[in-house]
Amino acid sequence: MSRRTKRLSRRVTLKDVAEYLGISTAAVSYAYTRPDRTSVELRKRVLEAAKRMGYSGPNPMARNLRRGRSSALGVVFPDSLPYAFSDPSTALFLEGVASATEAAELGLLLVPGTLRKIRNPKAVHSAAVDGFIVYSMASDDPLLDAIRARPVPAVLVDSGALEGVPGVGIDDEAAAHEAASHLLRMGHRRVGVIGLNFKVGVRSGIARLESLESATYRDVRSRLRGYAKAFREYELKWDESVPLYQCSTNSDNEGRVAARVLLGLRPRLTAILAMSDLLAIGAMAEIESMGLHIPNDVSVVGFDDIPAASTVNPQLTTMYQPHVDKGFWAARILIALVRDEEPPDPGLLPTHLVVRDSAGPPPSAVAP
Amino acid sequence: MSRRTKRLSRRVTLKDVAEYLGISTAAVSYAYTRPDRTSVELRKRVLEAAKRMGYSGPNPMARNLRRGRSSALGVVFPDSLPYAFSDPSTALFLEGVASATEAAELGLLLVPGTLRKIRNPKAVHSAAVDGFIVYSMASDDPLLDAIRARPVPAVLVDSGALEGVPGVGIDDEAAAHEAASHLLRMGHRRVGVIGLNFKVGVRSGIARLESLESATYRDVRSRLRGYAKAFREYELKWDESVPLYQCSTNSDNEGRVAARVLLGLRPRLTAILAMSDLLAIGAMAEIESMGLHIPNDVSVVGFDDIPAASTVNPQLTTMYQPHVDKGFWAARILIALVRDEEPPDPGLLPTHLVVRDSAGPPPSAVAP
DNA sequence: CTGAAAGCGCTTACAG
DNA sequence: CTGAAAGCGCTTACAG
Repeated sequence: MSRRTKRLSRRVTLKDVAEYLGISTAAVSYAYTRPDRTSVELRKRVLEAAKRMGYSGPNPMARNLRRGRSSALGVVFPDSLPYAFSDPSTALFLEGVASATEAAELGLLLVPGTLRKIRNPKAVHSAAVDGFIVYSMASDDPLLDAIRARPVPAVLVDSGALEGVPGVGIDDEAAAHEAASHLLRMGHRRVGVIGLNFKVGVRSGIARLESLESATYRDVRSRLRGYAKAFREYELKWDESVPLYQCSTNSDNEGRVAARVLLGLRPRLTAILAMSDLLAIGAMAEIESMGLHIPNDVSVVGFDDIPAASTVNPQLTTMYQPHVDKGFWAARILIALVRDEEPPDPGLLPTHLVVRDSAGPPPSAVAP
Repeated sequence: MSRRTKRLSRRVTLKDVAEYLGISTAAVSYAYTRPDRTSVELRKRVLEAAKRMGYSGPNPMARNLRRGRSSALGVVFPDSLPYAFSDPSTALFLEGVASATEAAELGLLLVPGTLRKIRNPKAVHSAAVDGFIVYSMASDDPLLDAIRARPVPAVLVDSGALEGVPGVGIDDEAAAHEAASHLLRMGHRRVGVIGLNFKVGVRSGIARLESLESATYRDVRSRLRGYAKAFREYELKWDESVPLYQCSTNSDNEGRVAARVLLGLRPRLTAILAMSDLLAIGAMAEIESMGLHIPNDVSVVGFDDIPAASTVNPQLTTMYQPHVDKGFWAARILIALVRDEEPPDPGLLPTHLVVRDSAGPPPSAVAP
């Protein structure tokens, strides 16, 4: 195992190369990072000696300390990392982040907020990054304190803004209002809502509306508000006539469970309003396995417009939100802050309803 | 902008805290990282003073240099990062990597191999990581040299193994052989192949079989071999009777284009063998838009078993491969190498054919 | 349980 | 274009 033994002996350093060539460490350093500060010939000599000596260039950790920056941005996820990757919206979001960091030649460090199923700021404390992008964090999450304590800038995504910490997101309330209105406009009056988690650590199940304002995930709170506003416009009292099922995780399986519970209620719902496409797609699967037809028996409207929304059958009617752009702008803003430049302000990012096949008018005949 | 001005003044360091309390820097350091080395009372004093002074804990960059390790692992992608995120298999792979790094309390740095559309080892050179996971790299990729030059261990994924660099993957040849045999067994004799890119920088289009052994992506080469072997068993001469379309990127759109070209050939193919599900799903969309029925007119078999494979209509028959496990084992092996422990050897990871609805017997009546 | 001190491997302002 | 030297902010073996 040559690789192992190699690691036992002392590593070759920049200083070794300088000594070998009988020049200063500055000259070697310049050969790597400031070609304009060195003669072509000397640079060639340095690079050749380095190669011969097995020196692969300046140690990144030493460079980081010396320069006072790591040339990497961190993305903090409230949950565990594996969970983050199982969400299609997150992949799109990271795609946007990556396109900005890559253009700026910055690294991208993924930072889990949850370690061994427990909220743990350790990864935040020890992340060698020049700034943090904070993905979908509840306003009362203790991680937020850990992030703000670090002397580097941060940008919030889907969580509004904080004092000194800009935010990127959509107008969740307006978008949710539009999604709900789409169903109500078609005549639905018995609509059930499948909601994302209101706050850290809450269990799945039927929830009461009173808890709306207590939702600490800003986007969830805003969407509930948007839904409620639409229902009010159609003179439906949410608390009395709109059942709400809260899901502890965003997965199709949770959507299935939620749909089963909601459609067990009588009189039977004619429509499901889901706060994410994953939940909506799960609900669709459950509805069909119950022998009901979409949209003839039950309409479904989602939120997100993930790629799967247009591949499921029937195709899902949903609210598009610009996941990629969200990531892109969050990164752009953070990059500006890191560089001490004026950050761009994209404002609230645009959304729109994508009408496909999963929602139609309610059945005229009332179900049993 | 208090955050900005804060960054203009000198940051509070561990030394400041020590001086303020009149104790050694060692004591402050221990208070953070070795609670057993400090009295409870002193530790409390340190943490309180730190809070009052706005010290948020040891600087990660300094710690990294001093400790000689960054406590982060890098995942190198041959292409640009945004592209990596658009591939569902990659998300699953990263999910596996993340579950291992998180358990080991290591960071996860994403390292692009392509910068501004050009292969660029810069990100590899400057990544402050303790080791590299190299995702799906061609054997002649110059990045490989850059990675091996770094004095840290590496693990290859889907690219076999190199001297001193272990690899993780599946038996691509056997898996591809099984996928092709499934079609041939059902009676298909006019099969077209939609292949992934053979080597860095090659264009999309009909390819010749002679180029098989020149494929520098090991998994692609092995799969081609597996297909070829199956065809040989049914006395089909690949070079003469099996058209092969090579795609430069792995996307549903490339699959569409490929299917259009392949199904334009006469006599018309009765089956498509795609080297990835993304390509297969694109092909399916194109086939249907041509007014052909799957599987009655044309059968399709994919490779990967991504989540979308079971949500498309008809559901896709495909080769399952354990993307999550691949990531997990790659990380586990690398973690062992970083710690100078004996790495685990998972062997070739298991695959299996998932028979769903996109492939059936060929139409008995011969198409025009 | 605590302290004094060396040094991790660079980069860079400064002087020439 | 090149060199001498300081110092980035820690951790840790060692001594007490």
